[in-house]
Amino acid sequence: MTIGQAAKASGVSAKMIRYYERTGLIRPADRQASGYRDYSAADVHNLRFIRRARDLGFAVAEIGELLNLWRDHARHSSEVKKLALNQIDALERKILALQEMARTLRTLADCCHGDDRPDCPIIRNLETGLAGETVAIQPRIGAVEKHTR
Amino acid sequence: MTIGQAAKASGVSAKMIRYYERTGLIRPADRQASGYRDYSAADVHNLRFIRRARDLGFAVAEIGELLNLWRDHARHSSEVKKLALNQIDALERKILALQEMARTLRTLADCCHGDDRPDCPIIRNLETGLAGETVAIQPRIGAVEKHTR
DNA sequence: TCTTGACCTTCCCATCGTTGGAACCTTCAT
DNA sequence: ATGAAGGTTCCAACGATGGGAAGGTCAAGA
Repeated sequence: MTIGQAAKASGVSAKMIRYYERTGLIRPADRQASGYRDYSAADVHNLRFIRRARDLGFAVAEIGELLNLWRDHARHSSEVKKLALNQIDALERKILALQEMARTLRTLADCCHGDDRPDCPIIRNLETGLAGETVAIQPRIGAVEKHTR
Repeated sequence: MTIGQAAKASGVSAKMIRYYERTGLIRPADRQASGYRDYSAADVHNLRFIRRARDLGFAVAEIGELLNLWRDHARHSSEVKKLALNQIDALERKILALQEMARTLRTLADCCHGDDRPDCPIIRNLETGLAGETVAIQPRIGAVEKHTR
């Protein structure tokens, strides 16, 4: 099975499959005589695992740990659970930060006439840091770190 | 005022001030005879504006638009409001995606004994895409795009 | 005056996950 | 045989930020 077929079957793009191989997340695929990578159903299964973990917001490095635990039949479920709880924690911190942003913006937007007058509480807040009863934004605490997908 | 002082006063790091200048978000700072960048109180005001907009989750490109509206005294508040509402929308989509991730993980973690047995619903879900009554993860829809801070 | 340390300058590199493209090779169908 | 489709490698970019090297500048103290 070629990389394109594996990509379609797993939901991971061919580009990303090569990337995962290059970075060591998955081991180098077998090669056909032509040099084309050759994937088995098990490989696709692996890729789907990765894809699902990405969809749950796990970083690639964390997925490496999950893959090890997956392959380790003597693993303790507590180890997996710990990773999951950490991930939930990280997600919730990001959610809170985003909610705080949205809440503040919503307040500002609600105060804004939104007409053709130039006066605008949103701009005023950005300008001065104050506008109506809007709460000041926390500096860097709980900043939303880089997160993809 | 040097870049370090402007950084301290605005909350934007010196690195980022240079970056904003390089990418055209702010215009090149005046220079002292030494070659040092020289900032005025108005510049710091500008930087604080940027900083606050970043704290609200605006992308740098969007902040460019905001800055134009800020400087345009004939602006319509409706234009600013539109940007704000778009931003709220984007934030809320990200929040929903993250909540969906967290919810799924929480369900899985709740099903997991978390003891020293190898059996683990979290792994099982990643493996098969199914585990208990867990809802399947939506493919790419509303995927959380890259977002910093 | 000389030194020292703090600050400035530019430039390059790394992050993280992902995509795009160029240049080239293989496979398959017409 | 020819062309399309899809494989290969390598290089670059995205966005926002930080790290660090190599070198210039400034102010304070000996």
